[in-house]
Amino acid sequence: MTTKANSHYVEDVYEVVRSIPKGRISTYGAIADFLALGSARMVGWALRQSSVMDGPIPAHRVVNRLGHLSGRLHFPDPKYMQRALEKEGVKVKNDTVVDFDKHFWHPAENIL
DNA sequence: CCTATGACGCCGG
DNA sequence: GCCGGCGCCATAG
Repeated sequence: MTTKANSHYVEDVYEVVRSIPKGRISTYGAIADFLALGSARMVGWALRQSSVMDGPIPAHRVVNRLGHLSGRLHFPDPKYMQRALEKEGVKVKNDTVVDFDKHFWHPAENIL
């Protein structure tokens, strides 16, 4: 493994993202804060790598703090993310999640 | 080795 | 309330 580095946290990110219940969404900041990464950028970076993976990573459930589909362009299709969310009951308008606060899910809830 | 950039977010003016 | 800058860690050039 040439890429040992600290890519370990990526594993945790995937775990958290996979823990997001269907119909719910989370944010980069919440995940970063929960994992104490210190930077929401790391979450985005990790998820970008996940796009390459064929694993069941529901990355479409992760949006920025504004509820905006900032990563929609990284999916196979620009509308893939919106479609996936609407398919799960999450309304999306103008590349933005409707009732963002309502569907928001915090990793800590998994413990609760 | 150093600089620039990124699926972000907070703080200050 | 809007605009600009800084931090944060990793990768690419």
